[in-house]
Amino acid sequence: MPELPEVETVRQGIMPHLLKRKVKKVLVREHRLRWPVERSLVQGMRGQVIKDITRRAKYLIFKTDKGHAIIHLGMSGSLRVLPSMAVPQKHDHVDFLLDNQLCLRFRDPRRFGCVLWTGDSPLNHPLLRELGPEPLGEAFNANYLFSVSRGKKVSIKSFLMNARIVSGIGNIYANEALFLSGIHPNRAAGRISLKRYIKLVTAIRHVLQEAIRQGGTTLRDFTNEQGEPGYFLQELRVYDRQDQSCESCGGVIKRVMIGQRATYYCGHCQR
DNA sequence: CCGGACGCCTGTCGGC
DNA sequence: TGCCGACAGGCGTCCG
Repeated sequence: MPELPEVETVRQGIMPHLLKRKVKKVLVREHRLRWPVERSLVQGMRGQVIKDITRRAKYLIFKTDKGHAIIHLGMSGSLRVLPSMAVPQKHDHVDFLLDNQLCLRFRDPRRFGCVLWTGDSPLNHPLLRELGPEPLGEAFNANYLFSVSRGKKVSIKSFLMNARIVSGIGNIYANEALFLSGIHPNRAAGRISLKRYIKLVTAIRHVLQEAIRQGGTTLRDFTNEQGEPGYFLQELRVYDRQDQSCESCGGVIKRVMIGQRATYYCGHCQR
C-alpha cells in the first residue's frame, strides 16, 4: 500500500502524539508478520521514551535511549493513534500503549509489514543497510541515475522501483513520474540520456512532494493516523486509469504488466 | 552479476 | 447466490 509519501504522511501525523511520550507497554496479538515480532521489541521498548521518529525509504524508525523500533507497513499496514481503551479490531496486531492514555496501533491484514527492534544503529540493520539514496535527498540526482544505469537492460520502471537504486518509490509514483517526464516505462534504463534523467528526477521530486502535501494517495484503504484518507488520488494522471483518456493528448491510457506489476502509460506522450 | 519470477497473506471485485 | 480467478501502495529470495 504505502509508498514514501504515505509513510511520510503517517510519520508527520503520529509525531506530535508520540514525541517525548513513554511507552508503558507493547502488546503483541499476532507476531507472525513478514518477520516475526521478537520478544526483544516488547522488552526493549517497555519504559522507553520516544525521542524521535524518522523515515528511511518506507521504514519508520522510533528512536529511544536503548535502541530503535523499525516499522514497515508492507502492502496493507496502517498506524493509528487511538485512546488506549479502543477495542481492537481484526488484524490489529501490535499496540504501543503510551503514558498519555493514547495507543499507537499497528494493523495489517496481509501481514507483509513488520515491527522490528534493534539495539544497533538502525541504518546498519540488514534491511536498511543496502538501500539506495532518498529520492528527496541531495545524493539523488540525474548524474547518479545516469551513471548507475549504464549497461542496464532492465526497464526504467523496474529500475525506479528497485530500492537499492533509489528508495521509497513504489508502483503509483513510478508510473506517475514516468508519465510526467514523457518516458516509456519499458525503455531500458541504460538507454536513457542524461537530459531525460534530468527531467525524470525533477518529475520524481515533484510528484513525491506534491503527494506528501496532499496527505498521500488513498486508492482503497490508506489512511493517516486519524483514519482519514489522502487526496492525491485526484492528481493521478495514469495510475489506475486504463482505457481513460490522457489529459495531455487525449489518447487512451494503456495497462500492461512490467515485472508482475500493473503499469499505466500513454503510448503517445511516453516514448 | 543481472533480470525475472515466485511467494508471503487477506480481502475485494467481476464474471459466470 | 455462490464459486473462482485475478488482482492489490512491497520486497526478500531463488533460479537460470
